[in-house]
Amino acid sequence: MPRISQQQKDQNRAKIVTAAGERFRARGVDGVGIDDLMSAAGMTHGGFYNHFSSKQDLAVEVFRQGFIDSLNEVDRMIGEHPMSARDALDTIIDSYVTADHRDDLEHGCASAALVVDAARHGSAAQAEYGRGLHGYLSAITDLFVAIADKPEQDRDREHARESAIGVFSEMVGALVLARATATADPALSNEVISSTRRRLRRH
Amino acid sequence: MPRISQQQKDQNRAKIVTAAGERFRARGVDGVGIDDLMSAAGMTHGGFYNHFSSKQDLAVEVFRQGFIDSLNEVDRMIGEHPMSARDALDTIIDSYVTADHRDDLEHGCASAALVVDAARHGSAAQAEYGRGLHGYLSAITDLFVAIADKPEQDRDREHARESAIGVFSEMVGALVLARATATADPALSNEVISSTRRRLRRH
DNA sequence: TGTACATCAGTGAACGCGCGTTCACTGATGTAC
DNA sequence: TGTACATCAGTGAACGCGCGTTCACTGATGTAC
Repeated sequence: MPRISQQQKDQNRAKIVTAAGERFRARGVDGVGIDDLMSAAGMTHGGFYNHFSSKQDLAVEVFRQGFIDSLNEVDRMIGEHPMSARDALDTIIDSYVTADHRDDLEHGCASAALVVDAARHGSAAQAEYGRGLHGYLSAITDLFVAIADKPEQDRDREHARESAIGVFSEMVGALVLARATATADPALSNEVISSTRRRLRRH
Repeated sequence: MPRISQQQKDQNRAKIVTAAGERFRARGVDGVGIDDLMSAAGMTHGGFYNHFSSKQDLAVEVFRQGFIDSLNEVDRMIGEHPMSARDALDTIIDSYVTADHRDDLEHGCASAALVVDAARHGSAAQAEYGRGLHGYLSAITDLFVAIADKPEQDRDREHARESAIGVFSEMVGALVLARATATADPALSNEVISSTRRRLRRH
């Protein structure tokens, strides 16, 4: 059947990245074969190299896209329903630290799902991960700044940054711990989720 | 040369588990071959199956041993230098949330280094991980109970448990995030470490 | 606008390598007498 | 205590499978005239 139109090709590439994003999150970059990815995207494996020079190359693209998507979604969520910074932060916490997010590896936070893969797939992937994390922390810091009373003080900016790092670390940590125990000890896993959400909501 | 004495055999098995513990932490269970492990333990790969029925079987052993070792080390540390619960908790935080711990994957916390591998290597490994996490959280909860003023109240016990989960999640989260960015963005990585230690020490 | 040709995205077979696992073999250890 | 034999831990070659990558081929698209 091929050749295909340029637009078709772009769509196919996007389908590969999407499929890879979901599967890499769930089973790790090394846990998914090119064959899996390509058939999930509706093609056979040979065409992969028309889009990417290597699997690592795809991984880098997945890392970049994953963080962009997450940040956009948060912006959209907050943009649709204008709310105070305090409410925005609570909304993030309430949607992040949940059993649903724990169980939906494929569509979850890239920072949590790919945290180990970042270190193991080359410096380009790590650079994307760093950029993504930086974006998350900046966004959360802005919320803490807006929540603070005297947002113009350097001291408060520093403090907001520290709060952002703390809250995000706790969210990510709780999520990965809950995931690691989800099937073997669901009670413990649920406790980690509910306890952490309660605690983070308190400040 | 073989056959070897029973004691020799036990030592060899222990060497394999130790080597596997270090390498699995650094590169993941799937990132290390039997050949690597066995030569690290001073043998050739063929003998592996005299000790374990499969690689997964070894992984389960590594998970169990990893948590036991960590808990023993904390007990030893606290036992050697008797101190208040408050000081014990601070000591744990100060040794856990450091650049040294971040950079020493091989000998670091099993819960953090193996958090993703747990979910991907069978239910027996997950069960060990769950047991290990449970042990950690119990130990930290006990410290918070001892720190609280009225330790016998159920309310305080609950609160201590919540604090333990929160603090441990934050420690693990900060460590994995710092590791993921260590080479690509060392400034960010260091900030995550130092900011988190400061924040956790404040309560 | 129509025709002739070059391009190139997708196909599916094939390659090569790594890795988990198996196996025949060796020779020191452990055991039976 | 000594001798004869069975055991079995480690060796290294081999197997088989999966997976990343390559390649000759196809035929629809894009382009030149």
